[in-house]
Amino acid sequence: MDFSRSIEDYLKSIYVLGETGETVQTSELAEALGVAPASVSGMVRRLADLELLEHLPYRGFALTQSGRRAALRVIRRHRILETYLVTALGWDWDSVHEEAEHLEHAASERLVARMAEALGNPRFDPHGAPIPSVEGEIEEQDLVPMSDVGVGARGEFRLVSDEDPERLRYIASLGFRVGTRFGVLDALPFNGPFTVLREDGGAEPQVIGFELARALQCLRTSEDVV
Amino acid sequence: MDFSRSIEDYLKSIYVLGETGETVQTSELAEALGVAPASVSGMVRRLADLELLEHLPYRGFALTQSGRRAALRVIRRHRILETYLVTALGWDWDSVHEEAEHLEHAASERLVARMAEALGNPRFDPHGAPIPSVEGEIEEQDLVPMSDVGVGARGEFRLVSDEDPERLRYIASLGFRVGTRFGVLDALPFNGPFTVLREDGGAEPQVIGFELARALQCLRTSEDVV
DNA sequence: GTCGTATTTTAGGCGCGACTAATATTTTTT
DNA sequence: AAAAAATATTAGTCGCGCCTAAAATACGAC
Repeated sequence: MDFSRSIEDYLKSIYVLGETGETVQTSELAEALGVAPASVSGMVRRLADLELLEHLPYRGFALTQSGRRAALRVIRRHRILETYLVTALGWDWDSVHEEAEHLEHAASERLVARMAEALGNPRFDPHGAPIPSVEGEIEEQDLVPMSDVGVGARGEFRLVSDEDPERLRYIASLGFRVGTRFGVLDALPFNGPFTVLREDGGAEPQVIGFELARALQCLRTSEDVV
Repeated sequence: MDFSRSIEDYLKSIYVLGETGETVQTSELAEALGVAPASVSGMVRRLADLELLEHLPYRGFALTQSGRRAALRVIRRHRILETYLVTALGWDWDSVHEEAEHLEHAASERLVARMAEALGNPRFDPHGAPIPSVEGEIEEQDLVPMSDVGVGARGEFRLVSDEDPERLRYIASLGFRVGTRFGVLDALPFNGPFTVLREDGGAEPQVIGFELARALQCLRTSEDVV
């Protein structure tokens, strides 16, 4: 029930990659983990032996129930640690990922439980990602990229990947945080930028590039023209 | 400047063992770390290559200046983490050692600095051990075991090893904590038990076995008969 | 369907950090 | 001072988790 740091990293990555799409490919996992594809093949074999995933050679692999549970435990630790760092220690949301990446392998379930309790058992981490329950349940959110909200519609920014500190700093500098509501005023063609208006008080319209808009996961709150 | 988990554990143990006595012996380090003596020989060679210690084959070894600095950084992390767990998260003093043992290798200097700041830069951990400064300075305390305080003298309990949770629980159950003052009323011969009287309010005299009294490091505050 | 390319797996190797067994050195006993 | 015992080191092995190079398989173009 207690796995090495490497195994935990593999499980976590496989889980995340597995969310979109049926099976995970050797090369995409290698890319995500920054290791050679051959290394992934080796580890996948070991994880299959541990019955943490099922592997169809040359076709991809997917976590078993037990692998998924293990992955969610790591993800729970990671997200609670991030939340704790931000909420209890005043860390900025852009720098907690790397620290949590290390701590998640060292922090006991007990410590994490204590931190969660101190935080009032939060359901989302600072980047809006849902925190799996101790029982391994994770809330699914029905989100769309800001780029898909549609001109004239309104939305609420709810989630962004925690992995790019620079991007997180930029988002914060725009005045966006998890929960920020906005309306989409305009979108230029050929993947051009969006013009949006935040609804949190006297803000000017803002321009957000296509790439960034695609990274901002949002709740589509209405069709109404703003 | 960044060492493996194993190396950090070795450095820490060598530092602690080196405090009493000139050089450290292979077998005592093996015992402390729970590994075979041959493993220690191997690692000592590597640490000597890294110039973290000096080794006189068959005669023992001692940390270099650079080894000592590295060891103190690990010890600082450990002790601040322990203090944080107790003070900020309400952990009991008997259970923090093991958790800190893991976290000390994962927590960044930055996190530890932030925790220390949140705690008001404490000078001692929950077991009374001095916390090395960022610069690698550590306070030396002039302590004696309770067994050496002497009948009729008074003392203040200041330090105990964090390693035995059971012992720590027992000490706490006796009403002793770091800073508790007491007088020694009696000592029975042939390493017999001590009778002591706590001075923190209406306490009855208490009996403390020789082994335990030897583990409780105290400040000798006066010669006065109580 | 065959060929070329992309992807995946296997083979073989390496450093770390542990182990056991064998050897070397020091210390203690007599 | 020699023998015995204790302690330390070296030699050789192993698993983990990575690597590169080579072989196997799958897929897309024609």
